[in-house]
Amino acid sequence: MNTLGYAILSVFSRKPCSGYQLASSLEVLWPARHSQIYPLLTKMEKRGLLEYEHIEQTSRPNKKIYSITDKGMETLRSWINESPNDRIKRDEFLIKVYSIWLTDADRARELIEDRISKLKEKVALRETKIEEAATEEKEHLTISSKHFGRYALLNRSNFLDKEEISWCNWVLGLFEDSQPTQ
Amino acid sequence: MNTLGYAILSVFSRKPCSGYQLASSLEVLWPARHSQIYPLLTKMEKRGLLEYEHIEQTSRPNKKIYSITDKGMETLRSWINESPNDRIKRDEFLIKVYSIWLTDADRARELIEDRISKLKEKVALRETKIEEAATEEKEHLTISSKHFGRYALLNRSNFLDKEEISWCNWVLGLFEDSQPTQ
DNA sequence: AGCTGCATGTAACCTGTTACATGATTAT
DNA sequence: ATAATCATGTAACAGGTTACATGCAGCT
Repeated sequence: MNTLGYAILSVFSRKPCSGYQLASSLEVLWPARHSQIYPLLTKMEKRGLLEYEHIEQTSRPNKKIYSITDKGMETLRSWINESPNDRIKRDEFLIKVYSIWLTDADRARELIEDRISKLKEKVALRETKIEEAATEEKEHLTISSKHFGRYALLNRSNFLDKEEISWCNWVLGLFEDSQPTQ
Repeated sequence: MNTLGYAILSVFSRKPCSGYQLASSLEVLWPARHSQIYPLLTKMEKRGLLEYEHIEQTSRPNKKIYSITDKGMETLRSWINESPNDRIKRDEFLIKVYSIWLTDADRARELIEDRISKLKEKVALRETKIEEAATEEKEHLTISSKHFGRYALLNRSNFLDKEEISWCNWVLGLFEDSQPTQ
């Protein structure tokens, strides 16, 4: 099985839901399009890692509610105990920073400032989610809580995005050093 | 053209080199295997973005030294001025953190501590590279220098990896809070 | 009237990884 | 001896994106 499969198991280990809802839970974990998710769900169900219940709806399209099986749970548990593969990062922004010497100072500043504003947006969105999590369930702070992982990861993203904002400002500072203020 | 193509152009805009050397320069920018690089170099050469010189060697295999053409340079310049696409991050570690509630406290601590040691290794390696860059060319600090981008990116990676270490320690702190010391 | 959310699926395509292929030199 | 470095290429496969396909409910 591929990593997406384990990400799916880890979502269903917390609660059963539809493929559609699954997709949004996966966003922070291992982003995937529905065209990748649905065929994999079928495959995993056939392998006995998942099972589903058909829900007929009138006001909305029918759906399948998937839940994890004992076999799926075992598979997930043993995977967690293996050491994780290296992370994959691909960011066009880095290539543009690398090539920043080819542009003028204005474009350089714009590139960094746009990055800062995008990061600030993301941080603000997560900040509200973190607050919600902190008020809704107060026992999220213990490792054995289902909610601990999501809480930790939301914080991680904000730690890192805030730090990238710091780096952006550090770069802007270097610009000013190279280009004495007119 | 795809993003790898622009990453390639951005390396060749700094200096001509072989496909083999290119691969190592790409690692920090947009990692790719040689099996992806060589066919793309051929394609880009045919499109007039690159040109190469055949170098015959006796002690080593023959090689092609690629350099960027004027057309390649123009293509790169206009691409830099477009706003970058969203970053892609995929990290198995995150899925394991998300599922940490399924394991015992020892495994949880191990997962985080292993992450810390891997990050520390990476940071240490980059630290020497940053020092080298800082001593070798002192004018790297200006935006218009070819070396500015690499210097900025090396620092960025260390800013972020150090911050992730901080987050790891923050998580370890939460573990102690949930599990009163035996 | 048109957009967003819910809901699932397939097909074509592009991107990226692993494996196959070869071979000399230099360092451990 | 054996591994690493230099050096280039192809083939098969797995992973991921974009586009095609359908359709109702509720909001603006």
